[in-house]
Amino acid sequence: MNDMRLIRAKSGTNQEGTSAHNRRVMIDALRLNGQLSRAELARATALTKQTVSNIIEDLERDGLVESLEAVRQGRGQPSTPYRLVPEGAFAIGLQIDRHVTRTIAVDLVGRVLARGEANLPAGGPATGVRTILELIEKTRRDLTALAPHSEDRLVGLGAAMPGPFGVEADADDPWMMAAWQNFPLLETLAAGTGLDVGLQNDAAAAATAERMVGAAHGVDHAICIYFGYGLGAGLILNGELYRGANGNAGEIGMILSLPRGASSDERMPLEHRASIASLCKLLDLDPADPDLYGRIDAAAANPDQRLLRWIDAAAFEMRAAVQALETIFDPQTVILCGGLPPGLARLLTEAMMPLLPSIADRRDRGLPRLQVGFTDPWAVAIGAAAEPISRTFDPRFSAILKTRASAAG
Amino acid sequence: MNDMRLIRAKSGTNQEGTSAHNRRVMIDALRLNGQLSRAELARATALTKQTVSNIIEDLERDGLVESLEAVRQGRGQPSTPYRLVPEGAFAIGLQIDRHVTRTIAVDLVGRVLARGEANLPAGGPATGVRTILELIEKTRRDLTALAPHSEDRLVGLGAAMPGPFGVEADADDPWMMAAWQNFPLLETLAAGTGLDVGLQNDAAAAATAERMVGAAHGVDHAICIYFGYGLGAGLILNGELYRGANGNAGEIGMILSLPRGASSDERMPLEHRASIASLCKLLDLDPADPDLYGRIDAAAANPDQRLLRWIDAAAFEMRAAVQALETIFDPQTVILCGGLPPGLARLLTEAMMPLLPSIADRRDRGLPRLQVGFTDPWAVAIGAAAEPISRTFDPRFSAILKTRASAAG
DNA sequence: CTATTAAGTCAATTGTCTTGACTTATTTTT
DNA sequence: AAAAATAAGTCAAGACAATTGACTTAATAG
Repeated sequence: MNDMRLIRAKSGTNQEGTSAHNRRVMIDALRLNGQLSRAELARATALTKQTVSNIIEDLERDGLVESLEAVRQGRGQPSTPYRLVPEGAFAIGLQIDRHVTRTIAVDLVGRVLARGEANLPAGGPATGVRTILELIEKTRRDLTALAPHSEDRLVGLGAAMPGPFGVEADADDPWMMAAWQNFPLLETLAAGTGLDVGLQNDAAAAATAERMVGAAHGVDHAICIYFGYGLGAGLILNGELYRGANGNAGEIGMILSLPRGASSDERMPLEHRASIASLCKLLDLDPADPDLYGRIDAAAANPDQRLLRWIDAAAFEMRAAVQALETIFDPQTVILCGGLPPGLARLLTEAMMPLLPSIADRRDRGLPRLQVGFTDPWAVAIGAAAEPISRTFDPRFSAILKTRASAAG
Repeated sequence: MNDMRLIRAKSGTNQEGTSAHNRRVMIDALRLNGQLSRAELARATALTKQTVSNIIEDLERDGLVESLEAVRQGRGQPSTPYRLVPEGAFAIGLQIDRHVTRTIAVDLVGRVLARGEANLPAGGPATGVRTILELIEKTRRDLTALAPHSEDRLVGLGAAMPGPFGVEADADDPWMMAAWQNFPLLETLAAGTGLDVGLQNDAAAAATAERMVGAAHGVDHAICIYFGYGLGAGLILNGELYRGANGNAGEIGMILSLPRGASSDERMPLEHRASIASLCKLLDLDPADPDLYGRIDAAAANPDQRLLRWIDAAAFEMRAAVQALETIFDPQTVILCGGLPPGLARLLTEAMMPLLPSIADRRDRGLPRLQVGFTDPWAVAIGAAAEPISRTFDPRFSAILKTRASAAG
């Protein structure tokens, strides 16, 4: 019982882990391919037909997959394709931003079924938590109205807010939401909702959304640059979101870089030029304006000199950032996404062309070096909602391993 | 058989995968802790005592672990600790560098048992492969002299050479070893040695060495900056080396960055200032000089103005690189390693202090933000040799999964 | 000397995937 | 029109690996 000295080790696994993994693999294969027959699943997963049959039977009984009409495809018995049942699972996503909070309900295939939005009072968590819990309640009621048994199939609540987490916060830094950083958010939400709660930063959430239903669908190595109020990156490595040692991986907005024309001692955080926040500052827009998105959209539709200068400065550094990320990660693609209007995203990416030369210049490329993903203020909330789905159903190493009972080592 | 359309999926697993993983976990636990009893192993891995007993019995029969004398540690039956048998497995490492090739033989615990070195003729692979195969042969004979049954326990050959791989090579670029890039190295080595061959770039190999027997031992999130003839980084993420989509992750020397004092349009690859190659250029040293290491060591012992200027310039950009890597990866530590003499490594790291502020400034840090690892021209060869050991014995996701039979989808 | 604690074993059990023969349904060949 | 070939999918027995709970062994504490 009482091991005084620290024992370090990874945990082992057992048949339960095997079975759980194979179920997840099956669901993943159906998600990626839309529909597959048992025989196709067996070939795709390297499992035997019999094993696939058993697992599919289980999943069907659990209401996660359903059969479609048999299809004749040549010689041999016609195959019966299976697909995911959208109503097989639901999750709630919560975005906490500086001035606003949003909720989303999604189903197993990532479709959005309900949304909610509210302004966040300036008081920080003390008053904000009440608003948030009410908004979640409302979204659950809306979801239940659409899908009566959704409450029984709710797999969790995913929260997303700007990072970084756990870092010495400068209380006056508007980039950090200092008050929220020191608040026991996970515990409060878990107690207030009765759900399993996960937390990611907003860039990670955006990447989760891209992976489930966006440009990174089925891509195992992708960097999602999240261009929002701040700047971040969601790292999809080996098909999983990478979180780093403290959940702060990808906070690229805090990289100290040199503005165009500055001298080499004047390094400043990248997001001071490349972010919606910097744009607001330049265009004298109020970040708390509920129609900020619309105003930026309008400005992008008919860009003035100030905006063009901002784009030039941001693109200059973003071009370097993309080159650096490609060089560091060797991804299949880089995706620009976030809460910026599509028009602005287009202007920005156009200004970033041509991209700087990098190891991403390969003859065998399958995907473009840079593409635009979700440009939608709801992207983070969608990704937040996708996180519990991913956590519950995606194949991942940690899902195979036994969990340590309690104390031990 | 003939699935025309592409089916994408991860593969499933079975009891074999379970068993393989648990064996690896056991070996990993012993490697990390030195020695553990069966009961301790059970607690550490979350497996049952009985399972641990069965696996340990297997491993003992296979000659991978051995028992030590029982120790009394209070009330209860004394426990019998087990440890890895160094002679349980061996591997050969091969470093191919621009002017020299090196071989290393290591055992299961990473001890170096034999070394070989040879100049690489200028002719590229056409003539170089013969030299290399002979050197490997010699090293295997040396190893057999020390450990008679080593040939039966050779788990593979690990090769390391400068990257990037598979990129459009500029034949004249001295940074790339263009001729070697287009040579079927893996196949040739496999055919010439009869061993399983793996390939990594030199920075990855250095990181593998740090992880098995160096500063990253037991650390799951570490960035190893490899300061060699070129500049690279080995990325240890979630306890595994990350390779990227094409095996080129971590080639940070190719990041375009701004030299101190340059104007913002003059971006140049980072390794043009921060690498042994750049130092050679500045100090008029011949990179092919067999005693390059000694000459640099001497220069660092008594630095002149030119060297100090080089250090200042390199440290200026390395400081930014460390800040950027910390911000991107959120690692537990950054390790500076490579084929540079310790004296130079000390000068360089001192010049990098104080580090730039980053999200790595946390109260709960367990490891220093920056530390110095191997500073040894043999580090890459050691890491190359460690790779087959790691591939064979370390717990990893891919080791659990079934391998696809052949074609399928 | 007895009770307690902990390490480790034994033998039966359970859960999961695998195997090989078999059934079903369709197309191709004769 | 019948037979052969092909492929999907099922059945029932088997193999494998971890688990369970009782048991043995060996030490210390009181």
